[in-house]
Amino acid sequence: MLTDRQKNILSLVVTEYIHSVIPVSSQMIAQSSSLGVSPATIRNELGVLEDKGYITHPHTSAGRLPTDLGYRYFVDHLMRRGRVSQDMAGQVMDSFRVKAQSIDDVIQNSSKILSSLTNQASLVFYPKLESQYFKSVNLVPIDDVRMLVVWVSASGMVWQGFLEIEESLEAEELKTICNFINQELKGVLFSNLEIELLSQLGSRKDSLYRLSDVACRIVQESMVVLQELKFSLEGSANVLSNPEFDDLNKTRTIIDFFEDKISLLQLFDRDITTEQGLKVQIGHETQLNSILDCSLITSSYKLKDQSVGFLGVLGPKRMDYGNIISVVEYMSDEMQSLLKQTF
Amino acid sequence: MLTDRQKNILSLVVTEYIHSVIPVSSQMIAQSSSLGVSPATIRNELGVLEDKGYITHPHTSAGRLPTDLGYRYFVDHLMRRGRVSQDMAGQVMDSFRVKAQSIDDVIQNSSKILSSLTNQASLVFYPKLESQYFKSVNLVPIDDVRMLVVWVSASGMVWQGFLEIEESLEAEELKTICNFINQELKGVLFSNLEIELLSQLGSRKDSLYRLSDVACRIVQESMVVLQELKFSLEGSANVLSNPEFDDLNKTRTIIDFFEDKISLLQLFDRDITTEQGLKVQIGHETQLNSILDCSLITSSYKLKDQSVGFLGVLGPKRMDYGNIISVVEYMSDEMQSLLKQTF
DNA sequence: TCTAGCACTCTTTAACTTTGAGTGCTAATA
DNA sequence: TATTAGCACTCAAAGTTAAAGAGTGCTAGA
Repeated sequence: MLTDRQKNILSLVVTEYIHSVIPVSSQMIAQSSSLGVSPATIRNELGVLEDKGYITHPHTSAGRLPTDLGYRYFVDHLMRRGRVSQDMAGQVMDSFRVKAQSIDDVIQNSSKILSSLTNQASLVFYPKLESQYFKSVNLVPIDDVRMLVVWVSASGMVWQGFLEIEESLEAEELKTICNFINQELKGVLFSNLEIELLSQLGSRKDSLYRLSDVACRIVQESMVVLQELKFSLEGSANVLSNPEFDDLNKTRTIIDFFEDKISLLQLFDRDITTEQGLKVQIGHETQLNSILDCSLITSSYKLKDQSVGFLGVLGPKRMDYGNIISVVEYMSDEMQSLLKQTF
Repeated sequence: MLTDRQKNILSLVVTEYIHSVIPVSSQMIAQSSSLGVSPATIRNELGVLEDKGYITHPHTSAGRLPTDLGYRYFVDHLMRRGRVSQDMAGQVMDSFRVKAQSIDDVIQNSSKILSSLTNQASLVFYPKLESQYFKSVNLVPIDDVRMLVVWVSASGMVWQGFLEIEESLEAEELKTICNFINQELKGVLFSNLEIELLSQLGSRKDSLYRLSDVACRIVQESMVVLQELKFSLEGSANVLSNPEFDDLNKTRTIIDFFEDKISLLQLFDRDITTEQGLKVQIGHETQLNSILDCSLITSSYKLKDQSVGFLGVLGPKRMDYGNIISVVEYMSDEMQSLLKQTF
């Protein structure tokens, strides 16, 4: 347990360090606090905080800075939430005013605005197909060997992919398949589409006999192609302008990280996708060594009361948690209502 | 005019500097050349080359390195073309073996392999719609307010975009419009599509009267959306691993450059798009201050004897021109034949 | 025309010194 | 018992100086 004074001092160490990037000295704290005690007393308290693992020293004659645990305590117990300013809200409004036709517009726009509001890198994931309900499909023949398959969900979102056409397949037959799927599978969860189709076909191996295989293949292959997680990354250069990346090696490590889609996906691949709402991961908590100096703030966004996607901000550990958390929550709300009114 | 010996020496300065990144001394040249003259003689020649602007000095007691003019002379007159190794050709084969369904697959694959073969950043532009011939269009209704418009070119490439549907429009009418465009405009250049449509409609304001406006709008708005230049950038981190970017400011400048789509487009926005075949731009020749230390090697690629797109490699001025030029040409050929056999 | 020789320039590297910010401990104080 | 003044001690950062060495440019002679 920490005393009130210790909490006060820890809070000051975190906020001062976030602000100045210089390890915070006992004198600094004595001056900028209203504790009314001398630097010597504060040094004693700092010693306690250090013993408990909340702060550390770069070297003997330097001030203190927070450890990951210190940041964590700050975020959980000490931090004050920021408020989204009129100005910020206005910027979001402006960027959303442009009429969005496709989900790409919404995602990319959100990602850009999120990175510009926070001055950090932003990641916005596309909605998951699995959690959507099937509304209709369209099989558009492109030429002799390819068709474009267009899936539409009940909430109005669209996924497309190219698929091969078997030689023997007539345009008429394609239409039959299309109609069949549209009639029989309406309202089914995309993640159940294949099973549902199989059971439907099992019960009636009549006129559709020849086509049932094709229908299955179309559903199956579509799901494989369309299920890969897509996201939009914006503002990765923002992260580099932070003083903790004044070192070339660190800069390169993080650039390589941003270029590597696989590690980016790892960020969101864990429990985060099952959780709802806001989550803060500090330093080592992301479990990725290449971004030990960074923190990640994420939130899920919903469509029709179902969590369908995620967005987040990646920046240095030394980030303004109070404000950025508010912005992430705000953006997730705004995206939700934009999706709601658009789709 | 340069004497043979001067050409020899210039060539050595360029290749040695490209190889070692250390300014080249007279002694170095005397040793690694078969000129059979002393360093002093070489110093005299170096003096001449410097007077003519081909090489320069960082400071009095340093060796020589090429100026932009020196690199230019080297590329134009001295360089020996590399040959694409068996191994490289094999890598390209392997990466193209995966069946490409859409143009995205081809472009992104090419971009990745180009950057990995050259160890530089690669840019591959999507084919230009304008230079393609119209084959068919499909209007796929998504919901009450949107449709997906799918354009197919004679060579089998596909462009798609979302468009609003006017309230009053019936699904039947949409089909009519679709059929009309498909029948009347087959074989027309996409860049002439609008004019051609207008002239067709002008001559027969009969049954289509109500729909002609809609048809025009569909063509018009589609072209606006689909004509924006798209490209794939890969391997930008490769450029940063070069020793000329050991400096944080330079690193940041180039990262900002890579994040800024507008300046990337500028690279290709000039005469390059009208020219055919290979082009090398060295240092200031790109006319972009943020990449003064870089060179750009580009080539167009064709489809049905028409130049439809571009690809290129961006790396430090100090790059292996002979080999990289070969790789760029090779890739442009391979892309052409892949496009040919796929579409 | 070439080259040996040498003075001169300038960067690079290392070693050393100085400065000052900040701590940790102790002993005195409230 | 909690606080604090005082002081020795530590360590990074910045500045200073010296030495080394790589190369050049020029001159005079072959």
